[in-house]
Amino acid sequence: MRERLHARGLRWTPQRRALVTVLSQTRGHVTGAVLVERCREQDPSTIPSTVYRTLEVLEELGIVRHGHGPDGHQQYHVLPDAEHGHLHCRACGGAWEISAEEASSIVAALESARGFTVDLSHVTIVGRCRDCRSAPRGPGGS
Amino acid sequence: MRERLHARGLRWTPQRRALVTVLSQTRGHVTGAVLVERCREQDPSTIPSTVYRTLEVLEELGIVRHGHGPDGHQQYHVLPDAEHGHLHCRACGGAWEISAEEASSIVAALESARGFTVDLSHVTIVGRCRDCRSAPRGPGGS
DNA sequence: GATGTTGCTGCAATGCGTTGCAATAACGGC
DNA sequence: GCCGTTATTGCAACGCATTGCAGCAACATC
Repeated sequence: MRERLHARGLRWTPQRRALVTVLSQTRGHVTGAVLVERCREQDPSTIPSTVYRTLEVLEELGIVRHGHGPDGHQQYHVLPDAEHGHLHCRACGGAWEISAEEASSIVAALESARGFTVDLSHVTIVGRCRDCRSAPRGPGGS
Repeated sequence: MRERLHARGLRWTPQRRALVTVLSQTRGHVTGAVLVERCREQDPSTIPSTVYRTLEVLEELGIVRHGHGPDGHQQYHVLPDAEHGHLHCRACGGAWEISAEEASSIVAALESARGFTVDLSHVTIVGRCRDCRSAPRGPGGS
């Protein structure tokens, strides 16, 4: 980790170490706010902007990926999970992952028709799941 | 418009009239902040929360739809445009629409495999367009 | 036109995330 | 171990969006 930073002329600081530690203990998806809070548990003097800036750096290194939840808030996940998209039910709040194969249909379509390369990790699709589809009317979406 | 509200027991107020007017002069996509600003041009005393709450109401009536841009900020568009998804290039900032046909592949896939109904209007896909794909490295995305 | 009901508005506070800037401290080199 | 360079940090302010609540005003009724 430290080497990866140095290789790019970047620095290994206590604040970055803290965030990397937090991330290593994290599974699945986390919002930016939660990461800030967890860092603060380790070091109460943690500053939000530092965390967000570090996340940016880590994303450039390919350590984390981010997208946006149904409410538009940041959602991070740590690699090397397989790359995947996100599916959210507006009604029950349920969340699922969309595998690369499952998404291959559009990804390939956009690729060949437009030459557009999709960042699957950043994709969030919102709608209604099987169980909520027939339900009267769920809580409004964000 | 007024009738649609009354039919649901809702009220037709000056503030709502202002927003509807602004929306009627709007084409394509607008962020929430821009709508607030345009309302303020009409009536400087406009309050943001009122605008956002009205947008919520209008969305329930099916007058507008919202999604989130690559940065997670609100993006509204007025119906009755055909329903469509959104495509953004992380590097050049370019934006395109994804037609229902173009998206039919996943929409249908998620529908049949999971019984999940996609809200296409809310979908935003981020990546790199043909022109930027080969480019060195664009401005980072949020 | 006056009155009651209750949906809306204004406002203030809060939350998430970003940005500019000066001070700080990693790092490489001696 | 000291020094200079410059990537990072801390901080404060800002922007977008949401929420709770008390007072206001649209609307239906009489």
